[in-house]
Amino acid sequence: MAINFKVNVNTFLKDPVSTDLGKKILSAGIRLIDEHGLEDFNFKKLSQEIGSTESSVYRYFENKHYLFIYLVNWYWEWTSMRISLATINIDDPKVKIQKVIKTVIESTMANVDVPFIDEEILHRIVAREGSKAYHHKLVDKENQYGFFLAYKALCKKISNVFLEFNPEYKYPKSLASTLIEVCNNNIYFSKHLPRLTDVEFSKDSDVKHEHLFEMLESLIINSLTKKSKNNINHPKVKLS
Amino acid sequence: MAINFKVNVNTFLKDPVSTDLGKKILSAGIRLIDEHGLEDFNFKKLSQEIGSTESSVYRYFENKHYLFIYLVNWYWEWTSMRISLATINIDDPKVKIQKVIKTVIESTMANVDVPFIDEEILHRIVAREGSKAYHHKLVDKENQYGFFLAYKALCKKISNVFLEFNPEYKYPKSLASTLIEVCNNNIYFSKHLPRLTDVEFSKDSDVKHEHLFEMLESLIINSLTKKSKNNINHPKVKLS
DNA sequence: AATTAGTAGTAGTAATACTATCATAACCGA
DNA sequence: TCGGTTATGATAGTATTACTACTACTAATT
Repeated sequence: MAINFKVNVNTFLKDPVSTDLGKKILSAGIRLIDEHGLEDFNFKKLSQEIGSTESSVYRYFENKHYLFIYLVNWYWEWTSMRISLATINIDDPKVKIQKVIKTVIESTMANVDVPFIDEEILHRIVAREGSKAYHHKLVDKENQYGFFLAYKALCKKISNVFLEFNPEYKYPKSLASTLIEVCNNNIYFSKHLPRLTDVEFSKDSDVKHEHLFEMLESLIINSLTKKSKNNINHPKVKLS
Repeated sequence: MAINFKVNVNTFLKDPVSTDLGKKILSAGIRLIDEHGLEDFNFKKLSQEIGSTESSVYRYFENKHYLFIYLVNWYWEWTSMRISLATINIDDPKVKIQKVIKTVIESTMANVDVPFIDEEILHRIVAREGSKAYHHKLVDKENQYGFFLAYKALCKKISNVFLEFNPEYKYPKSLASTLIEVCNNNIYFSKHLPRLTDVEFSKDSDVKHEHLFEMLESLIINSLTKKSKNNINHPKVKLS
């Protein structure tokens, strides 16, 4: 199955999916950002890698930040689609939540092939530096361009699943963004800053994310579950 | 009361607290990073702002990333100290957790004056782009230099408070880093990407963080609270 | 008064992040 | 087959950034 997202048109000058060079820019861009990190990646390296020129690359993306936004948007759209596929025909809200968590953790989609996007590498990039897409000074301007619509839609979709489990819950969107961010952080921490997490990084892909799933599931389900009488009777404290 | 942290000596070439110029670098650095954002901030702007030269600034910090690391470390140390002060002499573990949450949300410390650090601006910078301190390709090298020891110590301190509430809880460190990151994210989202959160940004400082506190409290306390029988009997599902 | 250690300032370089212009090859309908 | 458009490539140039090397000064020490 071939899929084609409509990534926000404001992110590119010329649709990279429409040409061979454009697809090369995407696939080599992913590889090089993974290899060098976003700060050390530039269009010179990219154009050399694909045997082209800087000016040709600039015809597709205004600068590397826009290319990065494009890729992160692609990831958000792709994750959103995978959640839809994973939760379709499932009725039990708890199972639905488990499927969502599993989808956010993993980076595979059965029967789908996008030859110019390596989803596993892209997921690693997003876990490492995806938050740079919006953690900067120009966020308000880029928000007006719609650069974060895909992220918002993804959060909306997840928060709706949460509300199916508990329609009374007051913070579904915060919990949705929390799920995504905490998931990515713990994947990253487990590999690079293990003292900031309890979930272990394992190369054995069968048990790789077992702890992470358990941790996220308890975080989400417990938050959504109404407190029992035992818990709400803790003493109330005046703060400050 | 004057305080003086020992920020990791590997972050600077010459201790900025030891001279007037160094203190100017810190205070103007905070102001300019807030104003321009980290990407658009540089040592030329900084040196002009304080009426000095680039080369003088370079004598204190190897580059702007190291200055940034210094400032974020300062924030972590400062938050750690505030947590200690806020939880001292408090026995009820739940109240302790509430104090921790409140401390992480806010950026004030009574009776303490560090004239060259504007803590409110620094907190805003950390909420906006603090995670850039470790979300990059050189994280492993910088981790060896001890750049993130203060963050790890902060997480350790918070996770110990969590364990007082529930010594059985399996993911205290993950929950601690989650608290910090989710707090900062929601402060930032409420102002810039409100669709990613349910907590509202308010200029009225009395109610400013009421929702955020409530959200974080429910997230933490519910995670730490052992599930009642009702909840653990949900059907178990085989995932993929 | 001479020596020296430490710090500020000047100048310069290499790399980055673009922009502009022109050439050329493919492709496309008339 | 012609003329026009599109896609890419080649070359050059600029402004800014991120430094580095060197010089000049100051202040304490002998």
